This record gives sequence, structure tokens and C-alpha cells, in this order.
Amino acid sequence: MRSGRVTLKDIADATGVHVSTVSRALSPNPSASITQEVIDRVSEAAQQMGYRPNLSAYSLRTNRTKSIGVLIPDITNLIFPQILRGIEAALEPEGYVSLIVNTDNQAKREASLLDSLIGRGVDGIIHAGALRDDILSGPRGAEALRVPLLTVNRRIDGRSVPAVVSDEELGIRDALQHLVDLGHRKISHVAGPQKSSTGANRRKAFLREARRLELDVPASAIGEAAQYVEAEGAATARGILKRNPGTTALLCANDHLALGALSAVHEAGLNCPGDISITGFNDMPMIDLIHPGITSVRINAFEVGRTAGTLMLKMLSGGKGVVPTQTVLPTELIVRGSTGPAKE
Amino acid sequence: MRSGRVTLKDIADATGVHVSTVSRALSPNPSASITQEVIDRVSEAAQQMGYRPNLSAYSLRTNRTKSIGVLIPDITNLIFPQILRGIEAALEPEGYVSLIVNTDNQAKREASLLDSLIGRGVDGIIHAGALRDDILSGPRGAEALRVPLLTVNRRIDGRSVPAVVSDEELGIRDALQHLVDLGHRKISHVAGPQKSSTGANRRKAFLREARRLELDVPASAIGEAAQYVEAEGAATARGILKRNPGTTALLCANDHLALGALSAVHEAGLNCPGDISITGFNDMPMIDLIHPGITSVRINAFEVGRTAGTLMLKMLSGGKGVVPTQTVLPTELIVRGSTGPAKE
DNA sequence: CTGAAAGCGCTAACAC
DNA sequence: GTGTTAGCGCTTTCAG
Repeated sequence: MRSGRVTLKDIADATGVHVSTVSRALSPNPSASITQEVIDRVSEAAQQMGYRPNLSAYSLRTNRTKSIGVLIPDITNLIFPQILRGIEAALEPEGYVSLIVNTDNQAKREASLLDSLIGRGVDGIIHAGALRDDILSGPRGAEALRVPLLTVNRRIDGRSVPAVVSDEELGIRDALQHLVDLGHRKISHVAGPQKSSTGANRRKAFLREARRLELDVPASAIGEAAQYVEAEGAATARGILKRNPGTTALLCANDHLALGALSAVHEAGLNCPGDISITGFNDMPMIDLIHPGITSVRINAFEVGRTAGTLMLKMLSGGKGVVPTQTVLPTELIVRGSTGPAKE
Repeated sequence: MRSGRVTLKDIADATGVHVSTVSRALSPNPSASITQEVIDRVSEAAQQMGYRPNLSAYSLRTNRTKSIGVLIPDITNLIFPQILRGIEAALEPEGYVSLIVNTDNQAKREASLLDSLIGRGVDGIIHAGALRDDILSGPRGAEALRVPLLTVNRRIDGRSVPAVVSDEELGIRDALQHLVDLGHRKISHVAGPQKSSTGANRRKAFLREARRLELDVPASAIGEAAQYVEAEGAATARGILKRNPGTTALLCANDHLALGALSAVHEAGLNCPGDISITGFNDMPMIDLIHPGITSVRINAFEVGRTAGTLMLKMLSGGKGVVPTQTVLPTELIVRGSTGPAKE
């Protein structure tokens, strides 16, 4: 009764059986042979006395903490809270909690946070802020972690780390096709940071689809934003428009970049969608409210997160069943006011 | 070397001293008398061997987990991620992590989450989703928790639980004064849920200031939204406008409600700010991008969070220094396009 | 100033 | 089927 907390011993005393018997009776897995009568009696006593297992003791003994480390770039980025809710939805019912940390996209910070998560004994790591050449990509990376690792939303180059992502090829194809259907031919791409798989894949998909559609895409029509932030989107779009006066559409690698592109368009005295059409990616919250409504590729962030959580649980449960290296969820084009017929 | 992890025993073996000596040497508090020479030797060995304390063992022994439970209504609400970053900024340097859970504003869920956090042995609770009559308000509430508790952003009625909040009176006063300065006299209030202190306080502040400014505020000019969501804001504003045709301004209890009010205004065929001026509260991310730009009361969410984190640390460190019951941070009115001169 | 020993609460062989 | 026992890694008396 030291701290008012009920322990197995208290229950043992109350029910007249041994501590280990109580432990077995309360174990979720009744594999150990034990009388149903004892199970019932012990469970009821535990219930009545308000027993709550001491997780520290459990962890010390089993080396499992029932916690998962979750790395994200920055929780104030609108897309991540949704992913987190998805992860939580999968983890919570199984009694797991997530330890969420923000890397701010800095490899150094990532390393130290990873260290501290491991120090806390997390059972697995879900990485939502991975870089293509992540510190975890090397040989002394994932294996050295000693715990299951998977990436979500982004992937690490090399395919050895399981990833749950959205179908970026599909999304870009839909967006580009939509623009072409509207009569656009001079389409430029505001690409995202190439050190992230999302930036690289969307760029690659854009080029591939453009070729398929026989569009003329000079090198000058591709601009690369260093970060997924509005200011970078604006600067990149500005450069593209200056170099390619005939441009009628800007396909942007994400919504933040699209917002930047929009202001660059306005800045140039142009009109969206009258002069220039713009598309984004992610369909993040509130993006629909911004005038004229940004056409965007919707990803199902919640579902991506939940899938990742479920997969992590599977990896944790060991053996049974193969873990897919890549899990790709569908995307959907949401058409809004920022895209319109190409100006003659 | 069971799991490849270095323990105190390993260091003891390597340095030729006893485990307990190693423990003392590595203790952050060198109160226990110990030779500097030993401290240095042990520390260096620990460093070289890559020692990481086993937190479970530490917790089992000390009953402290170096983790803080953080309750928020819903992490996808734009304002909370910022508060969380603030909390993290205070906690991380001290080696604490936060366990973040979403209550979805459901008392039942809150109770069960609280239970599970306590079960995990968190050292304290920061409550960002408190209700005025929170389950923690009763006598078997805060005390029964057995750990320090404080609320952030909202408060629990009764003043017994320390709270870190923004100066809502100041914010509402500034917003109302701003509208009056623009010539408005028929000003209505789209109030927030009254079961939250933010909803109640802002409403009270509105009424008080309106009286001070000698505005005529009939009961019909106050509408109450059941939740801080756009749809509720729209419905409430719609009702107000119908009941009070002469209204020229809507002071809303938060930005989500203001967005709803804006669409209600448009729906009614009116113009903002031409016919109706609108103000929000919180100045949440992206609110500046929505046409015509929402005038809003900015709260410093990050700083509110950081203050709460710092205060929690103080409560944890025990004794020294008094814990303020209320810590109130300033707000600032940000004027944008949604407010303009009153229509004659 | 440092070593010895106990014990936090739990699980998992191993006996019986 | 249940009791006995040992021990996870750490801190903290208590001796010396």
C-alpha cells in the first residue's frame, strides 16, 4: 500500500493464491494451464481492488515497453496530425502508446531523438520524416536499431525498410491528365525537395507522364523548392514563370508549394485560373477554403497512418505472415477553382 | 551482453568498482560523497561503452517515469500542435517526454485515457482539453490522481487546478473596441461552447465590454455554438442574422466559428466586410490566407505551451517556489480584411 | 568514501 | 495446476 497502488502480491494475499498464479491468471494469454475457477476469482478480485499492472516492472522483466517511437518532421505541418490519429487508432486498442518527436528535418536532431527513443526502450519506430539517404539507411542503421522500423508517407532509398505510402504516380498522372484535358500544353512543375522521396517521386512521375502525353517539357520548366514551405513555392514559381513566359499551368509537389505558387502568380499580375492553373498535392485541411479553391491530389492521411500502425503491430507480433516492403494507398484528384481551361 | 545493452554492472566490471559506486558516480546529483577521480573514471568508461540508463529499472525503483501525460481534444485542431511544440520545448531538455492522447471532447474517453496514463505511471498531467466541470474537478479528481495536474488554454471551474491561459478578456476587449472604432454599434456574438472555459469567458467578456461601451445587446444577439467547428459557426451566425437584421458585425469566439460565420454571411447574399464585419480568435495557422483575411485575436500558443511545460517541471521538482494558480499570457489583435467601416 | 545487500513489481523457468 | 525461486537494472539504506 506504499503508494496506494495495488500489486499482484496484494491480489495474491486477498485470494489466497501465489503471486505467480495471479500473474498467470491475469495474463492475456491463458496458455499456461490454470483452472477457470481461479482465473475468475483472481480476475474479479483484481477488478474490485482496482489493479493496474505496473508497466515499468513488466518492461524491466520482458524488455517490452508497449510504446512506439514516432518521428515526424514537424507536428504543426497540417498533414501529420492526421497521420498520427491513424497510427493511434491502430495502436491504442492494443495498449500501445506513441512517443512523438519532431525532427524539424534535421539529420542531427533525428539521430539524437532516435537515440533517446531507443534509450526509452520503444518496441518499434515509425518514421514519418525519413530522408532518401536517411541515417537509418546504412548498414549500421536499421539493423543497429534492434527494433522494427517502418516509414510512412515517405520512403528510404534502397527498399529494405518497409514503407506505407500514397500512390504518388497515380496522383500526379491524374493531375496532369486533368490539366491536359483542360487544354494545357505548357505545364511546369514546382518540385519538392529531392532529398525526400515525395519530392523525387512526384518529379519523376511528372516527367514520365509528360513524356507519355507528348508534352514539351524543357529543363527550365522544372523548378525545385528546397523545402515544402510557401516561401519556397513562391520563389520557385517566380523563377519558372520568368524563364517560361508561355506557361499556363503549374503542377506543384504539395499544397504548401501551391499556395506559394498562387501568390507568385498574383504578384506577377496574373490571374488563377484565368491565366495560370495550379494544382497541389495532399489536399490538406483548409486548403479548400483558400480562394479560388486549390485543386489537389487527396491522400488518405488517416488511413496511411492506420495502415502503418497495423503493420507495426504485425511486425511486433513476430513471425506469422510476411511484411510487405511497400504498401501503396490510392489517391484521388479533387478538382476545385484553381484549375480552368487553358488560356489561348 | 544479453541484449547488447550496457548496464551499470558492465561499467563496474570494467572500472573495478562496485555497481553502487557507479550508480552514485553517474548520478546527476553528486550529493553523495564520492571522489572526483572515480567520477571521472566511471563517466569516461560509461561514455566509451555507450551506456544508456534503463528507464524501466529506474522507474521501477524510483516511481518516476520522466513522462508527462498530455490530454488534448484533437490534435488535428490547428491550435494544439503549436501548444504541443511549446510543451515539448520545455520538457525535452529535462529528459521528459509527453504521452499525447486525444479526448475528442468526450468525458468518457477522457476518463479512460486518464486511467491509462496513470497506469503508465506518468509523473504529471497537462490537460489542454479540460471542461469547466471536468471529471477532474471533483474531490476524487485531482487529488485522486496522485500526480501534479495543470490545465492549459482552458481552465477548470473552481480555481483549484493551476492553469496557463491567454488573456481572453483583453483579446475580446481589443476586438470589440476595434469594431466600435470602425463605427459598429449593432454587434452580435457567436459564442463558443459554454462547457469550455474559453467559450464562457469570451462570452462574459463580450457582455461586460459591450456594457462598458454602452452598446445595446439584446439576448437575441448572442448565439451559442455547441462545438468549435465551422458548421456550428455557420448555423449560429445564420440564426443571429435572421433574428437581428440590423447587425453589422459578428464577434466570434474562435476562428473556426468565424469561418462558419463567413460562409453564413455569403449564403445570405451579404458581403464581408462590406455588409458585415467578422472577427475570430486564436489567429490559427492559415487563417490569414482565407479571403478576405480574418481579423483575429492572436494567442501565443507556443508560449502558452512552453509556460505550461515549465510550470509542470516546477511542480515536479517539488517544494521550492509557489505555483501560481493562474498564469495569463497576453493576446494581440491582428487586423485583416474581414473588418471594415460599419455600413451606414 | 565505497562495498554489501535489499527490493521496486513482475514473469518464467523449474519443481512438486 | 500451482508454488518456489531467481532475476530484469537500478537506487538507496546500512555497514565499514
